[in-house]
Amino acid sequence: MNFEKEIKKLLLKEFNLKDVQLSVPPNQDMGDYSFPCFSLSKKLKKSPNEIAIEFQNKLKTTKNIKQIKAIGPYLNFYVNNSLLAEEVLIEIHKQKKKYGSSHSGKGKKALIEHTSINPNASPHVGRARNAIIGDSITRILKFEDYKTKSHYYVNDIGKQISMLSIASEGKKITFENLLDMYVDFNKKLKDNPDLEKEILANLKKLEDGDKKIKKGFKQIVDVCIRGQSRLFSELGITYDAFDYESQYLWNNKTKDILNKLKKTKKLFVDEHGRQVLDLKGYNLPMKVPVYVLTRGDGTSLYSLRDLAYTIDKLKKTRKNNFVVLGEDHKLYFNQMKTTLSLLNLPSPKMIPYSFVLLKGEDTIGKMATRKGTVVLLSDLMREAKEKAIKAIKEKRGDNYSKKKIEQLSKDIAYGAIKFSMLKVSNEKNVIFDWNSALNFEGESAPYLQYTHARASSILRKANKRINTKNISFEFKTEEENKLIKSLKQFKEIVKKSIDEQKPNYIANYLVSLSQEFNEFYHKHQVIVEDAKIMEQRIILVDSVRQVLENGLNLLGINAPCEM
RNA sequence: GGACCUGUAGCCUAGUCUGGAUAAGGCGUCAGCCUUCUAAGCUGAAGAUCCAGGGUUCAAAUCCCUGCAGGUCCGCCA
Repeated sequence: MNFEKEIKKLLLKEFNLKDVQLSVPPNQDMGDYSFPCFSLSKKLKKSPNEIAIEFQNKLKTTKNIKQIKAIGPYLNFYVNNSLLAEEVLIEIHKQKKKYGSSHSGKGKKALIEHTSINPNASPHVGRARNAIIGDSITRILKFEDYKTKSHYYVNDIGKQISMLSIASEGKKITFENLLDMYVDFNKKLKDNPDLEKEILANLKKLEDGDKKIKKGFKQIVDVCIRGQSRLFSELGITYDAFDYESQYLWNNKTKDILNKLKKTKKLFVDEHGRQVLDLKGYNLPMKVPVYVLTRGDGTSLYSLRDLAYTIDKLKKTRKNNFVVLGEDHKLYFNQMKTTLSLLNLPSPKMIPYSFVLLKGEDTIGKMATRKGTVVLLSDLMREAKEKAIKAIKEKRGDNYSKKKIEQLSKDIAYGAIKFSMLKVSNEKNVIFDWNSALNFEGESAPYLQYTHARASSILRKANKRINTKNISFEFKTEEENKLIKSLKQFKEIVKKSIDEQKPNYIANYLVSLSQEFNEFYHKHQVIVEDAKIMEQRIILVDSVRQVLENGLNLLGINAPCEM
């Protein structure tokens, strides 16, 4: 049932208003919805307080709206709590793992590209933000019933690979030692500009089909992709497809695109011999509004290959096509969007996020693989897991088996890492700090997981089947009714979160739901003599547990039943 | 120089789209609560010129303008 609609109808009917905006009072004992009377003040030539009282006296309560009360200039409405409780709790009980889905993607396809880390080294924490946000959005899309495919674009032919192929000559290549090689080589490059020529020459050879170079590149990329996949799959992040950029070197798609762009009459060859698209008049904030597509020697640039790739992605899924990119790509993405529009094509939707910054001695800056100023994801994962194991042993002694500790420590550690990134909005910089990344208390994944485990524990102890037929939905306490109202909100939070591609809405919601549950837990006993009260509290606890599980899953975080 | 994002207690954040009632959490600090369903928890206290200045409005953290500070971009990189 829709209380808001009913209240609006009530107001519109009685007072002949065009439209009313309802708001929610700051706390529960002031009601569930309110109508601020300020706007009518001029028209009726009365004070808003007078209007509120007048309305209060005229309006009649209904089955759904139990009380209507003027509080100062506001007219406040109280809904029928037991009807609300019955509706919400039974819905959760029926839908279980699907509760919260609006099924808005039913019958639709979606495609999301995320992570797409350069295969040149073990990834740092900043890169992980992309993967974690992307994976969460993938999960939400699937939850909303979009037939979703996640793609990882492998930049396997860039300058960085060329650099590594030179740097690694005669050396053993492992996922772990690539970073050092890359950093060293970048230092050398600074002192020796001739190396730059060698790098480009290699790329030219590759594009001309040189087999030896091709093999060398592939070796490095394979090692990287294997290492990265292992790492991300350990985190519970997987991909439906790995798309290799190199395929756009040797197929004719890039040439086709250049031909098509020629027809727009905006393609020209500049003084360096590059093929460039003129983007004047599209309001792009650049000194020279162009999109450079090839090098002077005719080899393709990332921009051209990416264009071909994006068009391929659009062929698969024209709408609901997303790509998670760092904020540094914003302008670049607009260039591509404009170019696509010249070809009469739509653009994917960019999901931008800001960088994870690292505090230096007296500086603050983004992590740079090139400079080696990074915190590696693998190091963070290891530290977090060690901390989790220590905490489990401290708190639970020797109660858990080795196998269980292994699984639980991963759930907690990786959950904490993911949550620390998902709870802040995408566009906010995160300043990396070991303490808050490894935080297991307060607004953290372990807090939510603990709340879930606690609810699960009550249900285990109560050991009762839920039979919705006999339950009374007349909840007496403030804490219970507050929880029910929060449970009802979950669906709209999920919807908002996917509409705006912001997982942090869900993260923040779960924190406040957990806080409310823990308040309830400390104030009221669930397992009690009174069978009627116990039964209704059990379905409530089970509902909270279910919503926590569903919400955590959408963030890619496991919800253990015991911890 | 141009463009985008961010600025809220000592620290980290929510709220800003869609203006509304005492600005909401967490960390840290201080004081309490485990013989009762898991203390990774709960209760209480202290702590805020919502970056600054103008404007719009009955009403501004929220909308508009002007500054300031931090991040990002404007490449024969990806």
